[in-house]
Amino acid sequence: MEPILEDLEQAEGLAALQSASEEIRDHYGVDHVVYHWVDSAGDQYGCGTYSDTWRDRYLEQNYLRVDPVILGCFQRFHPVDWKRLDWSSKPARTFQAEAIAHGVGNQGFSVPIRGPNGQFALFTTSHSCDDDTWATWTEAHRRDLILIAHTFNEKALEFEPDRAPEQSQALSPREVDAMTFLAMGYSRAQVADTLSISEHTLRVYIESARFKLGAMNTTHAVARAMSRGLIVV
Amino acid sequence: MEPILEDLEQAEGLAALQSASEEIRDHYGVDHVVYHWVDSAGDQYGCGTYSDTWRDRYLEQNYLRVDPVILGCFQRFHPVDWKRLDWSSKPARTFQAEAIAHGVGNQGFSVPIRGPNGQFALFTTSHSCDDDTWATWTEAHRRDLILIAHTFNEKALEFEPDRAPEQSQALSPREVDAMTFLAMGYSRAQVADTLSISEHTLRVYIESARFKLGAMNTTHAVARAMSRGLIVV
DNA sequence: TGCTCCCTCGCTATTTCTGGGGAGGGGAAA
DNA sequence: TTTCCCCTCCCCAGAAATAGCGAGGGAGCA
Repeated sequence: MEPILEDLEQAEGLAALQSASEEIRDHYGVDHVVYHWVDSAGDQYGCGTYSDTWRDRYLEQNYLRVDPVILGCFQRFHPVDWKRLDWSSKPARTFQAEAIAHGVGNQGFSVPIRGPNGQFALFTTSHSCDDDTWATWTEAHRRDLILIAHTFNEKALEFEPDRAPEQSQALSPREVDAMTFLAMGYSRAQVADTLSISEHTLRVYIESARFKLGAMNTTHAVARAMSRGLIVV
Repeated sequence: MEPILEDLEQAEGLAALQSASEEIRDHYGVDHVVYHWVDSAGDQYGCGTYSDTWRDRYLEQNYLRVDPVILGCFQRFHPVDWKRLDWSSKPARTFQAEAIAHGVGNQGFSVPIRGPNGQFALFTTSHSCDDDTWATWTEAHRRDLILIAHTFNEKALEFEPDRAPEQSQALSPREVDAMTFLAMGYSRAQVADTLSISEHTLRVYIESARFKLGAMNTTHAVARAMSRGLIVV
């Protein structure tokens, strides 16, 4: 495990991630290893050992919205065996049949990963074998897979600096208070009351925060403060 | 490392997490080990080895809004050494001085952790020593700490299902559009124009999104949609 | 001593948002 | 086939936010 993870940690560029996934597949002797970044907007980026035809088919059919692996992992924190997901719906079943026909294993294990700004990605290993063999294998390598997933995402974020929230002037404590309570749904009057200041004073904070954040209105200011990590809600 | 992580994996109940953090502290010989869950409402839950007085002071002063560790980790994916955070603002400085006076080490290393529906938590180790010693230690145990952080969060989610942010009904595509443009600072008229629908129709979307998200007003709805990862801005 | 930034408070007018109704067509699932 | 949700459009009145002026005290810095 150690040298595999170190190779990954030293990868430079997206191409290196691709070859790292092949290396990991060979090291563990599984059929497939895939890192899949899912943007909430629906955009996707991935690297791994699935066939091109399957990947194209997946994108073309927008299976993102159907894939029980995506849907299941999105609501979980812990890594999950594919057997524990809900494959009962009809679209899920046709998806599953097609996936297996394209060489995706009948067994799978996926680690959900989340980054700042709602980033979401999956690290998946899949294989063809019986349930017991797979259970033993995943149990043995569970920790490795979590660390590999983490490293993959770290690298992916590193190579895509667009995601980094732009720096902006820091907010004063009172401005942070104001933005925070507004994000919690309080009206101006309620916020002013909570902070024990006049509504006029509060307005000055909101306006100065809006100015600092380059925001057009209160909602925009709160959204920017959140996505830049200036407030925690 | 192995037995420590296994103890943690077998912990049952919150009290066990508390004693696990003490065990981890002793095992690694650091001053403090803390797991800190930052709830979306601003409520917090944590367990760890900080003194009660410091914890109470932290809550009472609402240092959550000022703590550079929280704010810094919130924008990052990778674990972070406290030295690399921004301690320059005045509130941050006074916070830092007070933290050290309360026995929090001058060195620290925090792992951000994110779960479904915008859940966010931190796993922190802190210590008093010089920079080189700390750099060597964190480098040596970085992977362990990531796995411990992951396991802590898994356990916390398991034991406190109530705290897990309720997964809200999914938003319809139009509702997502509306929330997204509002988060970008557009007024209702602008959003309606952009989506080529009447402002009245737009309002229906905003209201249904607000209802689904349990939000009191537009700003609240946008904030919730963001923190639950339903929209990305 | 100026300078800047933070915190606090005031008024008025205008624009925008919110809450209360209602209506019809389309698609997917049960 | 019925039911449910999604998309689209409409009116009106009251509540809330925004824009434009203003003021002064305090802390920290060159």
